[in-house]
Amino acid sequence: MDKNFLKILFPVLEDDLYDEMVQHGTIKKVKAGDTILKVGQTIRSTMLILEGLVKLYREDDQGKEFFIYHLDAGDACSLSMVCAAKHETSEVLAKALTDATILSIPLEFMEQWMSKYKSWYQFVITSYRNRFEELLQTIDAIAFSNMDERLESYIEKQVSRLGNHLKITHQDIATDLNSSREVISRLLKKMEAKGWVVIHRNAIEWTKKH
Amino acid sequence: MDKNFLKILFPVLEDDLYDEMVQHGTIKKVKAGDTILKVGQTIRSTMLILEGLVKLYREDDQGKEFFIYHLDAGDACSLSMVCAAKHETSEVLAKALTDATILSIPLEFMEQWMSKYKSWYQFVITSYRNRFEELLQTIDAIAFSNMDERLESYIEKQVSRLGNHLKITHQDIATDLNSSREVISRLLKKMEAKGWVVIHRNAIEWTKKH
DNA sequence: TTTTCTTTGTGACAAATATCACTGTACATT
DNA sequence: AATGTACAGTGATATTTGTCACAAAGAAAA
Repeated sequence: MDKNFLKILFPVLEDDLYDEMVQHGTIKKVKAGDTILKVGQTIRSTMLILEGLVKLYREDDQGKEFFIYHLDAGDACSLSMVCAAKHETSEVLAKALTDATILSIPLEFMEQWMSKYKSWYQFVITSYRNRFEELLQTIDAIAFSNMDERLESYIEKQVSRLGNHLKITHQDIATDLNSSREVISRLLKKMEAKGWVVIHRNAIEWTKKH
Repeated sequence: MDKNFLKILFPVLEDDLYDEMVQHGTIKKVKAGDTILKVGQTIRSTMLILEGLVKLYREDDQGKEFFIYHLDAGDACSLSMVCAAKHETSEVLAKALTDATILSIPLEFMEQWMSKYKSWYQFVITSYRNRFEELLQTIDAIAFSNMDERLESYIEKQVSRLGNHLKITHQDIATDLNSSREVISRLLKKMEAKGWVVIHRNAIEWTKKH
């Protein structure tokens, strides 16, 4: 792993910290679709996303998966940080949406760096805040919005990361939003009528200007 | 403020840290019903709850308030910690449900103690994890459960903190759950028929055994 | 090319929840 | 005691979302 690569991805850290990251971190490569973290799995390291896009889900008792947020390159899995620090188990399910590279850092360094590097402390705190904010936005969506608005903001989230042309089926979307395919199909039809989207087979193209 | 009182409420901290808390913290007393933190308010200090019960809400653009979780005595407002560390504004609304005492700690100490006291680091991390977990449970409730189950778990949350006899109106509950009074009244009637609850005016009595 | 499978479209219907309109009832105030 | 007000009960109806059944359209496989 290259130190300069880390510097670009995580631009605010102290120089010595990059060296430690290179020295103590382990690279993990995962393929698109792979599960990175299962609910109930014990967490022994903190994960930083170096490449790719990861989706986090909450699972109910019947195994239904509810999408909560994305992690991009340069993001840390806050939950892995919180859990790691207490040797606890995961409360979420993480899946790689694209091929991804993950830097795994044993939990003892998490704690050590926290007092040693101010920049690490700042990074962790910022990371928490961002994730917390996203959770709150997820709550907003399901608490205050109807399915049409939720679908719209869902698509816009994907588009902002993957571009206008999304390779996704109606069923996929329905699963992420804990809805049903028919509902999503109908709502997409309405959006198509408004000119927001072009529906293809296995894909949609977002044409709405924000 | 008494050091021993802090020791009982926050049992795991280092001795010097209690002294610092006494020295640098400010006590704030608030009355039941008071707003402690508004959405958009800049956060300049970390808040620890010494006495009382605080409710956290998420607000939508029309000012509708959606209850997310409680803070009890001995809890820290994690959001105030995250926000404080970045001089940012609040994303939630906090209200005192009962008269409450709050220990307010200027943000510079938050950072300082983080590297100085391992116990503080642990406390903050645990605090985050607990709050994160509660947020996830809130998401579970609205994503996976119908109103009857949500109402039940809502009542049980209140009961666990305030006892079986809750002084609350149907409208209050409806507001917290972003539902309507009629729906709550009807569901409570059904629960009463099942012997889970006794409905009084301005109050309900939870009689369900768990 | 024919067959099969996956994805999408759509009408009909069911369920959950929200809204409206109105009634009754307990409590406080005068 | 009369009155006003907040709270609670309830039927009727609307809206949103979910479910079922089946058709149509593409893509893939035989």
